Amino acid sequence: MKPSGDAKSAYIAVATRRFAMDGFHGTSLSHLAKDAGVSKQALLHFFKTKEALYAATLTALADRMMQDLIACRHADPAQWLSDYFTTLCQNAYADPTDMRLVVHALLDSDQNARKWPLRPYLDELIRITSDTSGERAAEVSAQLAWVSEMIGMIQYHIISVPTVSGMYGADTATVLQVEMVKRIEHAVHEFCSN
Amino acid sequence: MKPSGDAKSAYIAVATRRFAMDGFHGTSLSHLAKDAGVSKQALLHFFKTKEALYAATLTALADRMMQDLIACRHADPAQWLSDYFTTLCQNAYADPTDMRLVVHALLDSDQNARKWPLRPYLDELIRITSDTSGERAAEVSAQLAWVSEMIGMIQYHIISVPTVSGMYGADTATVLQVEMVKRIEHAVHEFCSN
DNA sequence: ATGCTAACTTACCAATCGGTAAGTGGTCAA
DNA sequence: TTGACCACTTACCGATTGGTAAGTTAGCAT
Repeated sequence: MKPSGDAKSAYIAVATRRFAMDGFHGTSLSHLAKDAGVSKQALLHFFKTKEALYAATLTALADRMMQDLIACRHADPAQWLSDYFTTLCQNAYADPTDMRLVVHALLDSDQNARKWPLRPYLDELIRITSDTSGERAAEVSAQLAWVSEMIGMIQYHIISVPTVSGMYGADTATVLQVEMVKRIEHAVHEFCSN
Repeated sequence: MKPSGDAKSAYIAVATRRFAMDGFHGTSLSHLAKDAGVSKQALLHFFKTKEALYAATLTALADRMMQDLIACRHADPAQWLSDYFTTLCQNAYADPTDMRLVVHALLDSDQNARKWPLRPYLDELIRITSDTSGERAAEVSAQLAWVSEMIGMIQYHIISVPTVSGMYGADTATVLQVEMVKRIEHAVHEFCSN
């Protein structure tokens, strides 16, 4: 028999893709079950409700993002941030799933209320960011503003790719992508050098 | 009898609010009908399908955004852009509905395919933007990148307000809001002054 | 061998979904 | 007065939704 955690995380992986594509309301348990190749009660065996599965999906997402952030650890916080946002940007283009899921979660924030699984990730990003500022203790909101601006730039651009591609063609979308990567790296560099 | 267009646009207004809040899949015709105080067949009388109503909602949104852009018209394109983004930002905070609807539309872009009602609005923004660059004919994608970055900043920040407020409290969210307005105005000013 | 549990399955459920069919009541031109 | 039309209603439809109940099957400790 398969080890217990295996199937469960496989279901979360399937759910992640679907929820990221179609959102919570656009995804049904039957579709998820069909994707996973099991009956929908297999899902309900591990996750009592659709909401619980969604919550587990978001928790897994938060873990993944935190892990990716830690993986870029560097003694110099500026270098750390630079590395992280660069790789985040690349990963996001290679697979937009996670970024889409975050944006969907933001739009649904009234529903999945009071969990905020991404908060530790944000806190860590803010901590690293304040380390770049030297000893002056800037307000948290200033760091938060910059962090929010950076991940917002990446996430928003990722979710707009299909639309831009549809409006102006795939060629323009590709050129835009290159342009955005430059802008993101420029923003990181500019922030870290003052 | 009520003038024909009146009820129709009232329904669009109701649909705009709902679709902006809960997205296409999260909104049902029954809910819309209850909000509007009529039976759901009243909606289907004007809009043959739910998708048609959604499309009408997006078209109305596009008209509104274009109108707001034109309302800020100014001989100096830099001033025009500055005025526009400032008022857009203020309006978005006062009522996040339209910004949320745009983001939902971006995430749904596979569904409402091949319509792109916001394209004229984007084209106009790009045109104004290239006017600020003087005679040098920069590539469209460079202007598009900047425009996308600006409206992305505003829209992303708007949809993240509930989450930030839930994570860090309403006070922090308010401070962040002030910070973001400053950043947006700074970005406009910096762009226009080179 | 036996009993326990984990990981499923089939069968079923009320509620709700988007949408159709067939009117109803009021307005207005002829 | 009539008849067409418009805005809208009640009644209904099959399909799908999230979820429950009751097995079934396999592995594993005793």
